[in-house]
Amino acid sequence: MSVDGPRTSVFTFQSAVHSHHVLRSLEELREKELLCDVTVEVERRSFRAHSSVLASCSGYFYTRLTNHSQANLTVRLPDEVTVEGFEPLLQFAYTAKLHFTKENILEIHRCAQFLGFQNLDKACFEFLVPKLSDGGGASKKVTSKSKNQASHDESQAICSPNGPNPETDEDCVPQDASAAMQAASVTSSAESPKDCPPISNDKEMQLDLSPLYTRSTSYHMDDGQDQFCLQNCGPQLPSSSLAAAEVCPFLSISSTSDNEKLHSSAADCGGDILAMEDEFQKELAVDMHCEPPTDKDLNIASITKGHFDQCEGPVMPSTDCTQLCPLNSAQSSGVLDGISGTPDLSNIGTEDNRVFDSNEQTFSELTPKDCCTERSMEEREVAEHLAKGFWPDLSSTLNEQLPLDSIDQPSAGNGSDFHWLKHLDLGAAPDDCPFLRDLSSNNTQTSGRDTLSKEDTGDSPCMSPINSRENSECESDGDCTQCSNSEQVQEVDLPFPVEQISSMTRRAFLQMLKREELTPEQLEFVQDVRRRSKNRMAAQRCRKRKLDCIYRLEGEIKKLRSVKEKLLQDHNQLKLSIEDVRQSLSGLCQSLCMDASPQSEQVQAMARYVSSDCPTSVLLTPMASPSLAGPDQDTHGNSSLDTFLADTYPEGDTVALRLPAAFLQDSVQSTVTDPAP
DNA sequence: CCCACGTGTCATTCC
DNA sequence: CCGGAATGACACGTG
Repeated sequence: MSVDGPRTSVFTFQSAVHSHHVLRSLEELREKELLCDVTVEVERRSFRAHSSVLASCSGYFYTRLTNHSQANLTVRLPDEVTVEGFEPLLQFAYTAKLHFTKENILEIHRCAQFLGFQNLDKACFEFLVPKLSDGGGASKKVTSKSKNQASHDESQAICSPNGPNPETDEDCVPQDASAAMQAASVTSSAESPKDCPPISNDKEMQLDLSPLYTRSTSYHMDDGQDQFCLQNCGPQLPSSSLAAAEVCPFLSISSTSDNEKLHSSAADCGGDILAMEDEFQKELAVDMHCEPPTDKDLNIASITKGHFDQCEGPVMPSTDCTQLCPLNSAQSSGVLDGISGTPDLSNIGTEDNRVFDSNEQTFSELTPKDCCTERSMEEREVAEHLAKGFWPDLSSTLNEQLPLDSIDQPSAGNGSDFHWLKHLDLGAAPDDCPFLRDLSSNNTQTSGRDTLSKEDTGDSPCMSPINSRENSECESDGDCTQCSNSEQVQEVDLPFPVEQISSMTRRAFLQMLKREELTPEQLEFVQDVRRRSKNRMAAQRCRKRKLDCIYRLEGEIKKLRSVKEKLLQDHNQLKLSIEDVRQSLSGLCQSLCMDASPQSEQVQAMARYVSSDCPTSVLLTPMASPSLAGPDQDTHGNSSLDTFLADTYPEGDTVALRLPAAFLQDSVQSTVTDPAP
């Protein structure tokens, strides 16, 4: 980009799937032993792998492999590393998924520490080892530290040669082997007794650190679906700036017994998110390249990617949920993209896909007993950790800002977590989006009166303040309906938030009317507001349906056009074939005419017919035209076609002519009527 | 000024 | 019969 030239806008497209794809491809290559340049020997077993992958994941391998330039290096691991511990780690290196059982978790932990495996310790072992081993001396020391502190340390982490630093940035050089050894030595003293009480059957659990490990901007599922959520509210989130649960609704729907706790965090950062929206939109709208990153860039990056504040440009949502959930801001879109990927959450939290196995499942349907009744406490905790582990700071914020009313209302909890969704355009078709469904009704029930001023988006809580004319016009148009509405609200002085009116169920609405003993003016106003609001949303749905219908019909038209195209092509093809046949037949007849006596009127007639446009034809062979081979011909002494054919093509020759049927009739007639020359 | 488009509202119909 | 949803028609603001 020229400095002197006119300022040009630089946009950044960041693939949400690229990193995951690369990792998956590497795994495939490893499975096929393609491009593998290193053999790792563990306990007499050999594992083929890519040195770059190993080096990038493990400080031990980094040191061992970067110091050698020879191809096809063989690395023999010391006895401290076992196959039991190494194999899952190797798998993790290529898949970001760690498969473990309570039996092998300690071994994996030990090997991971020895090898200086990054991205696992804090996110995984600190919690899992003590949980699964019931001893966990090693981790106790660390976990005794407050989560906030730990998080702070992580966020302050710098490249240090002194030890494994799982959360270090990519620019950092992995710790050296001595550090790995040091880590291993620490671990050895920390090994937990294996006689821990059984917590469950040998269920294998899976920790998926894809978003963390690959540092992609997007968590990518195996089925190709993108998820934004995990990095939006991933473990890297600084606790001070953002409460993860606010961005990630899944925390709020945790199917654990801590469900209520999680709600508390929802209130923490809504303001942050919403306040940043404008900036974010501006950022995405145009302009601003990313070099060097501004504070704002970093700020945004911290929202979207956690505190790894590498400037990679504004993160564009990579998936398209907008059809289902039309949004008004790119950020919302991104967030919602994350929501769209919910099915994968089930992978994270538990093997039991019941937690969230369908987009169709609404949050309100999720209750702790839905999914956790058959688990031991430890299992549940582990599952929770796997789900919450991506947001380690969350727990520290729990119970701190939980509004009492949100606890008191069991159903309200679901809604209270989603007031950030108010910035989405729900109007288009709330029913189309499983995540928005049912939100409107719950949402405003929990929003207190104090939220009225801030979140007054008109009488419909589902209306986007961006799209809502009622809101957007208020600033410029004093006569707008919203303003008069607001004035009316002030006039009638309702004892409850006006946005509740439309979101309530009818029963609740009537009960409220009963309870509040409104004046006739208030009553009229409230009913009017409710009616208009409902109708507004209905109109929006109706229009959305119309549009959908139009799109569908357009698609069908396209399809039919292509079918028509194909039929036309076939038609032309057939036409050409017919022409070919006609020409060949014509040539054949001409040759017949040459050979036959010029008196043969049948042949001439045949030639006439061949050259004419007669679509009908019959098969005629010298031996198979009994109608022509009657005694009449012989009686008249005429050279009938049959005789002609028989003469022209002696026995043995196979001649099959496709001649016009009319020709045959004509030929017979002429044979009968015409006098012999 | 005109026009297309988006949106809110009203009236009506349907379920 | 009532309420809610759906929808056509209209009005209005905006670019």
